[in-house]
This record gives sequence, structure tokens and C-alpha cells, in this order.
Amino acid sequence: MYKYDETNPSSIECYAKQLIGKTFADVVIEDSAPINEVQESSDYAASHEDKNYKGGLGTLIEERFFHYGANSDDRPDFPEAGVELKVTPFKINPNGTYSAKERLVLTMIDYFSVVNEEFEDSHMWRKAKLILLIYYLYDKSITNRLFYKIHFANLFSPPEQDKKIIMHDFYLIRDKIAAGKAHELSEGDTLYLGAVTKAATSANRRKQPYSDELAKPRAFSFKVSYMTYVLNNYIIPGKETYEHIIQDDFEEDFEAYVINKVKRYSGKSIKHLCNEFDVDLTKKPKNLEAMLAYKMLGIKGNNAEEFVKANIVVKAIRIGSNNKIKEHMSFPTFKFKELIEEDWDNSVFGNYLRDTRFFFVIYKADENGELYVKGGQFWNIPYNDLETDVRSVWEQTKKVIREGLIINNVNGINTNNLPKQTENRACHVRPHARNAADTYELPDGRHYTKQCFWLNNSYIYSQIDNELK
DNA sequence: GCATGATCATGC
DNA sequence: GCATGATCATGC
Repeated sequence: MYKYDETNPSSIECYAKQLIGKTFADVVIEDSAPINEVQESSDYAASHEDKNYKGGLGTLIEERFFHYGANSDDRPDFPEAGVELKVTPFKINPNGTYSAKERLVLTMIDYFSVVNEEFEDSHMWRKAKLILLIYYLYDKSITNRLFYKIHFANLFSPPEQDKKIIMHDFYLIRDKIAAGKAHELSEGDTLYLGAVTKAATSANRRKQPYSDELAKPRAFSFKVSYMTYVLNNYIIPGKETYEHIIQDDFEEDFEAYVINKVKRYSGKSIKHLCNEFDVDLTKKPKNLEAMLAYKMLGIKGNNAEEFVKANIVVKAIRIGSNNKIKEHMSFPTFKFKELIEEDWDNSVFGNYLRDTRFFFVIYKADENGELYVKGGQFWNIPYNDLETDVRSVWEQTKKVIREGLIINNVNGINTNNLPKQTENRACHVRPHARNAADTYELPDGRHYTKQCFWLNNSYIYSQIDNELK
């Protein structure tokens, strides 16, 4: 192996490419260390509070491949080159596509210092602007992580268009802390850069500068959705790219830009839009309104690059002339036996709402039932609604299933004691299946129609901006 | 007319 | 075949 020039990013990258095709165990062995040190390495990792050894694999590469001592200060790992080293997993999905397995944690948020930072000179950006990404393939059949194989080693710098969005995300997080709301931060607040919780236990809380409320410790991170995009578009050559929403006239604020695009169609009817976009109304696809939302953004298909990267879910919302939203909002079904093993802080549904930002495209019906565009609105669930209302429904659901679901069958129609719409302002549980015979197993061995959490239509309505109602 | 349970339509 | 988004149907 040749030595690298630690002041030169491409020299470091070039050296790193020797890792491709090797396992972590190979790296240690080729470092001509006694084999028992392989075990020591993993003990070392385990003692560093990260039970997945992720920090450990990074440390291993630093110490056994690059041969520098890990610094724990806020400089990049290669200070003279300005390069930060990140060792991160990806996975191959059943359908053959590649996804990042995890978010990429950049640096802890210091609530007291970040409020005085500007983006370009922030701790976060110093750690994010030039990253050497070492991707290894996660494989759950491999129990010893040292036998994971490294597949890619690439320098990565967020491109200019991404940088604008990351900067906007940074200021949104900073300003929320400056407003004394560090305890209300949520990953769904932002697009590519998230503020992820980093608490080992729920008892772990930090002070914040402009409020007496204690806040969860959080770190700046690139979201999984963004990292998946990075992997497929910048790391693996020749992969597909999606259509862009952003055109040349884009300024600073992505969300305002998107909202403006939809606003241009405000007052137009569905009929008018179908005509303009050449959509065949006689077929009336069920997802027509969502489809038209993409057309208004200039997207032919239903995959916009920026939405994919930011994990934004488009929802069409139809308000009737009686000022009620016609339908409740459904989510993926849950498995009864899995739900009762979860705790709320790590629950599938809780995490979905924490991590997802929605783009509502709002239509309103006139007296004849004809739908007109009102506008667009980005939304993620407010912290208190999630942690009180939705949480209580989730806890109740878990309790009911755990204690044994009560089912009554009258004339072929099942009724049950899961949380009903009338019991909570935000959320309820209802069937979501192909038909009543489409079931999952209950903990006691019975089978029951697949269910999911729904957000109440009245709750969604309360979240819509007044000028869009 | 609403609440709740049941089912449809589409894409992968 | 299934997940997902969306909507239908019935009894009160």
C-alpha cells in the first residue's frame, strides 16, 4: 500500500479506494496485527456506547487503515484537507434497488453555540461540505460486523442546489432553538438536514439557551432519504435520476418556490387542469388529484427528485362545500404482533410521523361538487399533537391488542374495541385491507382484518392554513 | 349525516 | 401478490 498525502482530498480518496472489496476483518489482518486484536477492536467499539459498533467501524478504519488517532474535537478528520471520514451502511432491497440503511450523523447540536453560528462557518457545515464516504453492505445474516464488505469509497460534496436546501434547513433548526423551542424540534421540520435525537435513554435531557424546558440531545444528520439519493446518484455510476422540480429561477427557499408553483393554478378546476395537462378525464384515475399535483410542479411522472431526497409525501386533500374533508388519511397497516413489542419512542408509526414531511395539495368543491385548486402547504405533525394525542391512541392500541382484542361479529360485520374516531381529536384505528378476510395474526393466534392508524379528517382540516380553506 | 367497517384501483 | 392511496356501504 502506498501512503497518502493528508493535505490532498483526492490523494486520500485514491488511497481509500483500496478498501473496496475488503471486509473490516481483512483491513485489520492486512495491517499485520495479531488476530486477537480483531476481537479487541470490536470490544473497543462495544464500550463506546454504540451497540451497533458503527462508531467502532469508523474508528477501525481510522486507526488500522489511515493510521491516525481519532480526534474528538470539531475539526474534520483530515484537517489539512478539510475531509471528514464517514463509514456508513447501505442495503440491497428485495427488488434489487439500493438504499442507505441509516441517516448520516454529522455532529452533535450544541444548543448554546449554534444560535450564534452562520451556515458557512458552522460546525455542521465544516463536517458536511467534504465527506469521504465509505459504504459497506449491511447483511443481517452476518453476525460479526467485521465481516461486512466495503463496496464504495468516494469523496462527496453536496452539489450547489442541495446546499441551498441544506442551508435553509440549518437556519430553520437554528432559529427554532433561538425561539426557545429546542424541545419541539422534529426531523419532519426539514428537508435534507435533520435534527435527529441522540438520547440513549429518555431521561437524558439538555438545557437550551432561550427556554427553561429541557430538550432531547440532538445531532445534525443527513436523512436516510437524502443518503439513499446520494448513494444512487453520486456514488453508484449509471443509476437513474428523477425529474427536478427546481428550474433556473430557483432562489433560496425551496418550499416557497413549490407553493408558488401551485398557487399559479389557484382557482382552476380539475377539468381545466386535465385539459391543460392533457389528462384523460373519462378514465378518472383514483389518484387524479395527486397526479395533477405533480403536473403543476412540472413533473411528468410521480417522482420528483427533491421530494424523494427529503422524504416528502404528496397528499391530495379535498374539502367539500360543507367545509369538511371527505376522507380520513390512511397509513400503512401494522402487524399486531410487532406493534405490541414496540415502545412508542421507536415505534414504526411514531417514527413515520416524526420523519415525514407532507405536501398537501388542497382542492375545494363548489356547490355542484366541482373541485378547484386552492393551493399547496407543507406540513409535519406538531410535536405536542404527536407526543400527546397520537401517542395515547398508539398506547391504547397496544394495550387492547396485548390484553386480547374483543371482537363481535354481527351478520358478518366485525366490531372491536380499538380506539375509535370519536375517542381522540387526531387519530383512530380502522381496517385497511383488501377485504375482511385479508388478515394478520393476533398475539393469541386468532387472525383479524389488517388495520392501520388514520388521522382524523377533522384534525387534518384544523391543520390547513386558513387562506386555503 | 356521521361513524365504522369493508373494499376498490393501481403500481410494482 | 401485496402495499398503498383512496373510496364505498350500511346502520344508527
